[in-house]
Amino acid sequence: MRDVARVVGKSPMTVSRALRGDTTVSAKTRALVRQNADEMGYVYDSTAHVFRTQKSGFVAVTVPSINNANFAETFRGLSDGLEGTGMQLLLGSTNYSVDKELEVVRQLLARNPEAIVLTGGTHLPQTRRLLEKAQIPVIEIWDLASDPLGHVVGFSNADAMSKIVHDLAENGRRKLAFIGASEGSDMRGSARREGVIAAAQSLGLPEVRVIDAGFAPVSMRHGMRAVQKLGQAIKQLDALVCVSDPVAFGALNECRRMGINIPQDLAITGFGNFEVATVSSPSITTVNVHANQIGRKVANVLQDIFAGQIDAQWIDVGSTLVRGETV
Amino acid sequence: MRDVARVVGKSPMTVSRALRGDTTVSAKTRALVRQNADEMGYVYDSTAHVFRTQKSGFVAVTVPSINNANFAETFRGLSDGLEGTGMQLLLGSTNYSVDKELEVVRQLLARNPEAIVLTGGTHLPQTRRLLEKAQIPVIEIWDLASDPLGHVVGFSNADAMSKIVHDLAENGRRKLAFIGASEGSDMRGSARREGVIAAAQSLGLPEVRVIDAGFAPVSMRHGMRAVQKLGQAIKQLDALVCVSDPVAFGALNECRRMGINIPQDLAITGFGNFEVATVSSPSITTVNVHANQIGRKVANVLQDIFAGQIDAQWIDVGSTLVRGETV
DNA sequence: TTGAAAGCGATACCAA
DNA sequence: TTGGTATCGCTTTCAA
Repeated sequence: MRDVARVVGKSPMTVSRALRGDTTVSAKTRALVRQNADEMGYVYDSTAHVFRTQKSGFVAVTVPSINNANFAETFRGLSDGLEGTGMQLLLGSTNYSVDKELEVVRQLLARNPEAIVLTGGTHLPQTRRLLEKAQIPVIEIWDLASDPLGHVVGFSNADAMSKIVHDLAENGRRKLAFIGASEGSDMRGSARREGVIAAAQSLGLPEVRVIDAGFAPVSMRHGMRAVQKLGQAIKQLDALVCVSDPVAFGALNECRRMGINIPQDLAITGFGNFEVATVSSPSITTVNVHANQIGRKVANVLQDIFAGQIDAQWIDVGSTLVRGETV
Repeated sequence: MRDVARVVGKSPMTVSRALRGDTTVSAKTRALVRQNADEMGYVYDSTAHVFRTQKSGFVAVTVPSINNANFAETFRGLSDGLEGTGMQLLLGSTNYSVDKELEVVRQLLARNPEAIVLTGGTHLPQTRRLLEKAQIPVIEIWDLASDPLGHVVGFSNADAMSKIVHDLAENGRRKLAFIGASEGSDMRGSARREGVIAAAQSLGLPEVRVIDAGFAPVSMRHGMRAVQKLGQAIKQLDALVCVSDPVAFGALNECRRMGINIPQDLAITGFGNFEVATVSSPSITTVNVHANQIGRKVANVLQDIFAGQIDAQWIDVGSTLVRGETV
């Protein structure tokens, strides 16, 4: 700033103000400063800013995996929604593990974020303690946390699954199997499984068969293998309810290889409204959980928080059934 | 620190050293300082540390889009490879735009990263200037930059495409069309297009027809639409060479809807060895560009750099043809 | 509309 | 083994 000030013939203070767009600096001076700063390749040192103002400008975010189109979409919505606020996102990946989450949260908190966004509502007690001690706003997203640490933006997995099961039942499917990740390796997946079981029960359907597709993250290959594992037993089923669209797609293709006609012989459903569900032929019946919108809403909540709004928000973005050709 | 120093009757300097475990401070003093700091509820200010030492512990990373399995995989490899080094990744998304890249790079540099990793080797002159001025190691990845700013870890798009075209030619395919993003909207895509054209030329194949699938990022839907756009003209082609697997998958499904037999009537190839290429039925011929390994190698290069190794590294991770059922 | 001074909390460097 | 001093780059505050 001193260098820029020297070149434009003003004080560093004026440069500081000009760069922040302070209107008490004349428009002419502001333009001059901006231009010279650019030309000189001046880079604003936000560390010094953080140091001086005691505000880090960071929002910490944890996701189970960035290699998942849904979480990536939420992150993008959040990122877009925060554009222009000067907030920067600090991303940490938990690999679907609460232990890894603890480690990641600790790392993120060390950077003094002004808020933290956690994907998922299940945490170790130690993690909860850390978060409480940090004294910063916490937003839990995706799942509607039962015992929230602060704000919540998400949807009900059980609700979403209930929509799927009802659609299946209306189409005369009774004998369902659920394909998801191993018990305990993915809390969201478990919520979906329970949702399916509950919905089937309330509709008076036979007991849902649960098929373990392996540890999270589960994807296309896992859907494929789950069907292979089922083998001929698949003939006794009316529908495969899958924990996600990639899993459903893998299952679908394996069924096709086995000569099973979809949906005549068997219905298949997914979750998450991934691109593959639409493009696949037949297209896959799924649920849109509005991943991008979750991110956007979180950005709004954060803006409210930074604007001084303090009472905890609880936002259900809902879910929408997307009918495809697999039911 | 001053307060702690006063209480233990030492200087702030000694407290600083004691807290860092500096052995030049007597063990007795260290213990005393630690205990008093704890009791007084002293919290170390890492921002001040970063400010003073000018070491942020950050490595900045730009990607065109995080919603892309390949880049996400590279990011994961990098993240895993850096675990335990205390380095934290700062992610910025450029949306495939060099203008957005400039903005993102500026934002990232403002956090004083100790190194910066850029996906892609094409930048605005202003961005290059900014990077040079920053005086930190630069690693350009994915593309083998022709005029590198520092280190390079990637593969040759032209090489990879040449493998595809040779495979097609060996299977008697002569009339090729390339489906990719609009000119100028994706540098990697352009390199692939040029690679296809060059390879076809060197093999004496007829001129490659170029089909514009729209602005980057292009995905499944774009492949679908590109085929729709082609309409009956597709009957005069031997092969669709797609810029990525998702595009190829979209094209494949649209062909199926049109009653075109793959690969009997038409070959289709992808790029990137996405999961969908393997799971799709028929599986798609593609190229593995070792996305995760790129991330791993970058982590190694960074570790070398932080260990004092300074000469620029240039690493070609190569690419591997993956034969599927679509050729 | 602009500027001067002080200081955020830590540490590098030099001296004792 | 310990301490004094001078910053790092920015912004708050007060003054002109």
